[in-house]
Amino acid sequence: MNIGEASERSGLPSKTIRYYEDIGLIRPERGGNGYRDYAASDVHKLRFLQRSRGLGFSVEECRQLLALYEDKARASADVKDIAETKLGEIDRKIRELTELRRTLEHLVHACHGNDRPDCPILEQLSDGR
Amino acid sequence: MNIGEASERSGLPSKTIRYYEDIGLIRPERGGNGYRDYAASDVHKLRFLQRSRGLGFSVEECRQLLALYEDKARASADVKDIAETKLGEIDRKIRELTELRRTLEHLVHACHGNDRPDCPILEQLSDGR
DNA sequence: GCTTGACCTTCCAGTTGCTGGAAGGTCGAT
DNA sequence: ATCGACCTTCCAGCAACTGGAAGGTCAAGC
Repeated sequence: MNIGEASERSGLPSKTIRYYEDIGLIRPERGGNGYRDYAASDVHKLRFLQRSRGLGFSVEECRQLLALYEDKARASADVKDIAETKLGEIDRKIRELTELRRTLEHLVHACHGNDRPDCPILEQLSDGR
Repeated sequence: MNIGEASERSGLPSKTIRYYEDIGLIRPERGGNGYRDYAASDVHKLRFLQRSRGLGFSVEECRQLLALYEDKARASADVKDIAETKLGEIDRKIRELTELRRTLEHLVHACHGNDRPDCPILEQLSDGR
């Protein structure tokens, strides 16, 4: 499939997809006309990149995460370490998002219309655990 | 407190804190010597920025989220809409992270050592819902 | 078969969000 | 008074896109 369809299916702009190719994240085939030709597996990777980038992982971290998809990496032992480190990071992000959610919920419901400069709930929550 | 302590307490590099001031996210007082002087509330905001940026929100989105902390904004009605939109985004991010977590867990435990090019679990998960 | 419009290509410049380094001022302790 | 660890501004560079120009390809319609 062409880049336009890959873009639509992955949710990434064509520009970004070409950029990801420049930096070696994905390597689509090329048709006789020079057009990039994306396989279904390429779209999987692109969707994966779209998500993990949106979740605050750097491109280099995404490269590591993506490497876990590749069989060669999957069989390797120290890659398990990377995966477990990433699992830790993901858990932390989930916790932080959950807190952020609670904070926002309080803002919307509990503190709405309250003009006090220092809502103690917010102070506490913005402090983190 | 000086920028160094604010940096330590917020988890943001001093450079980044100065940058956030440049773009108008925080406005610390200045001491007679020209040094920035951060209040506890500034550190709260910085911690908040540190987290939300790390969770994939853009600086502009963080500016909106931060505005929800300010009383003027808190009393406003359409800000409730922004907050609810953000709540939706946060929920989506939590869902995506949870999926990413499952995917990675499968990679580490179920598929470890499996050399098959296309693990059906991965294919399915990378598709998203 | 030729044109039209929607694709695709590369390349280069600009933006966002930092990040590092230079050059110099301030502060507390020895 | 001077040393080291702070702080200041300014300017340059990097990461990760993003937009636009200039031009090639392709399927549809006349």
